[in-house]
Amino acid sequence: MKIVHPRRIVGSNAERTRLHNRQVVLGHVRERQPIGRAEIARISGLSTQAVSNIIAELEEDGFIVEAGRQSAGRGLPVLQYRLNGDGAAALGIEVRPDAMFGALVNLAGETLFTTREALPKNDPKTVADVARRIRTVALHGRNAEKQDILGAGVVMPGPFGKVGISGAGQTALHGWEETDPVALFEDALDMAVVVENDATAAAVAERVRGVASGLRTFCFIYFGAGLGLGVVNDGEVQRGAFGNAGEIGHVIVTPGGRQCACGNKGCLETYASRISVRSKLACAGVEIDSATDIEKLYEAGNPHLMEWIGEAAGPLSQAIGMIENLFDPETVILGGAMPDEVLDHLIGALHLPGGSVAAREGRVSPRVQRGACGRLTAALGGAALVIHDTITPRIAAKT
Amino acid sequence: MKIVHPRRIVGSNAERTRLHNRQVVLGHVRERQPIGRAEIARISGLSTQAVSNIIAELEEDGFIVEAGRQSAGRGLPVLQYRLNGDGAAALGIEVRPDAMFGALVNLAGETLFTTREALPKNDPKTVADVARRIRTVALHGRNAEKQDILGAGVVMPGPFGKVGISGAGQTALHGWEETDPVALFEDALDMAVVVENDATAAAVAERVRGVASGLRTFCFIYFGAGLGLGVVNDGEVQRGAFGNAGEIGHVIVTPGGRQCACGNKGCLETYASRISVRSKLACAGVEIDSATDIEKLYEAGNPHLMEWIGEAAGPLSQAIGMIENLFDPETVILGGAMPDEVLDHLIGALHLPGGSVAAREGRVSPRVQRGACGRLTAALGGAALVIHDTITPRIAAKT
DNA sequence: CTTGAACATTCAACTTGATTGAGTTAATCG
DNA sequence: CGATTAACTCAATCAAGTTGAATGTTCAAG
Repeated sequence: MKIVHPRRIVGSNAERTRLHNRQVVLGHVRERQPIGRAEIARISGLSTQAVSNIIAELEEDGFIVEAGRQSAGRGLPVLQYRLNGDGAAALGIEVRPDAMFGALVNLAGETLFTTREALPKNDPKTVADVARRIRTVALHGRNAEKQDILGAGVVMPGPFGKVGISGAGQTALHGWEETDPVALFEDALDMAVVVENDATAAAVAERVRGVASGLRTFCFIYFGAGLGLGVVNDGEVQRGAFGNAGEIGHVIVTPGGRQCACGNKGCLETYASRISVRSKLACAGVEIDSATDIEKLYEAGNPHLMEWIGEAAGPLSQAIGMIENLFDPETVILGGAMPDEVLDHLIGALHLPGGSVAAREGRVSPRVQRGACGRLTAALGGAALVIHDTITPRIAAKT
Repeated sequence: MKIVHPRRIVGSNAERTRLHNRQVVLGHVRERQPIGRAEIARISGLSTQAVSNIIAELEEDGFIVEAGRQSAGRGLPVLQYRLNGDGAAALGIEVRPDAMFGALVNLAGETLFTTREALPKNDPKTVADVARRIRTVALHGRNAEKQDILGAGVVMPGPFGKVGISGAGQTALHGWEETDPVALFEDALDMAVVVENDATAAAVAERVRGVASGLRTFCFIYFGAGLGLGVVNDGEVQRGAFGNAGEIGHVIVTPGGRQCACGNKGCLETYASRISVRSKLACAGVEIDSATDIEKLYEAGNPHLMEWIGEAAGPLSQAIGMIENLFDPETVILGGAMPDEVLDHLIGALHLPGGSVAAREGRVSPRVQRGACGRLTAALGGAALVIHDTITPRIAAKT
């Protein structure tokens, strides 16, 4: 499977400028809605007239709607606008080795529909077929004329390409070595497609709708099959040179520690991940299959699970300290396929290092918090990626 | 000391578009020189005419010069252009607790001049005075009319702001809590100023002139007073939310390991940094003061220094594995205030983890390499930052 | 109650800069 | 040597942002 994000540096022209400005205006509406033309003009540096033209265009396209007049002191009361949730939607698809999830999310970040389809095999053809089915089901009953589906965000487990840790086995998809997933899904779904790993998608989901709403720089630790890190830096998703950034699960936290499937010892994943819970409980004779199983065990106060939390907290604290020192984020979010209660307990059990650039005076966001998007984050995140892309301006780069 | 990089998302217009396109063209000239209009048009997506106009403008401003005709197959031979090294220059200033360094670098990345000034005190006023002196000396004899100084890049030791590890003492500057360094230096130097930490500046220096020349995503481990990490992601410098990203020295590599001045135990800095060499040698009764001292000891085959290398290699390997997994860079560069021979030896002693996304097939850059800019990297890097800024297009963001 | 300052919005003329299409020039190929 | 190919220029066109005057609305002072 090869995913390439080669950004060619391209020039701009009037048309691209307009596209950029459209996204700027839309972004400001999203962030400070309801809001009027004049204020957008002030914060965007555009003239009122330009904003006015763009507003008219956005309204015509159904992306925004009027939100009444608001008199603030003297002068003509502001004619405000807000996002039109129903104006457009994006499809999110998550591919796991044994199942696929679909989600439809509207411009406002509201979830309109979710679904789950079992995956008998996970070769490209089967996955494409199921993706097509998800598309059909998710868009059923929508007016096809309206053309209001912005695209699809497909979430697949990394790492991409042939790398040192791909042999892990259970998390990987087979038969994808030579497939370009973007082309595959664009063909199957007949719409624009972005492909991203689960952690990144989850991070973006939190930005579009969850606890990272107003933040431009933050990190998301994602409990998937392994453990991933999604990084948003200055509003920009961070992928690395080959699309494999954020493989935090295989960062070594205790040299010479527990043996990991990747061949190294002391990987974070052997302490804090679903793999590690599973093996911890397996030792105690308890088999688990899903996050729901974990939830039940937690509610029952299972001592082995509690012990796992205790053992995971140390390495995780250390990893969070590392993240803070390396990325200097506004906050670190924990989420993914792990029950909220367990995440909360885990966060409570952390003892974050004092010696960190994050131990600063006057923080506004907490150093660590739980994500708000729940367990379906990844599929929602796929859709959120698309929403995010239509709202975040980018001129300099082109695929 | 407060450094803020709050990027307001702003709109674009014809003028800003032109600025962007200018930088795009200049960037392509730099990267593929000598090069003709038509090819720039192809790779930039601009029309030949637009490129032509911009080329004319750049030539008039002295940024580029003709580089002869090159006949390639049929058709009119290409009229090529290349960067005019002498067309413009940037001032780089590095502030260390006890001294300041100055460097003048031209557009082509060539070093025109370097200087060192002792720093009796390091309060803002003294530093500003010395900066002014450096400016005078560095620009002495230049035609002031020409206005070809693009600005200054000032490199200061991080972390910025009041954070958990600022108390380290010896590396910090005093009396800067309430100072805005950008304003201070802009006032003192009477030109545009960017402020950055040493590791980031060094990374950019390698991109403008050294081993990271063609790379868009890489990391630079910088041996300064402590240990810093400079990250360039997709051509963009990474600062974090508060300008303190890259504090790799205080990442914990061995929980419960050596006591660090920051209060934590097992920080990377206690194994691999000048602080750690110094304390290693101090235990053996050898006092060192500069990188030159280390160089002499290395040439003499000092056993304690060799032992230090052996002890540093492990934690450093682990940290590099971590960097690879988190940032997925094209390469990791080692450099800073450490003799080349020692860095080479250290790199040779590394045993990089196999389980890393960087252990990929078909690599082009080595996983780890030594920087090419030598020990003055930081001051050069300051200037490089300015050069980099004039060449790298950015519309979406504004300070 | 009137007047004017403050502010949002619109209209129409203007400006900037990119694109387009028709030449012009200079190589190579047959 | 003529046909072809490619780089480059010129002049007209076009898209989109800016500017400044005009038009509403509201609040506050006289």
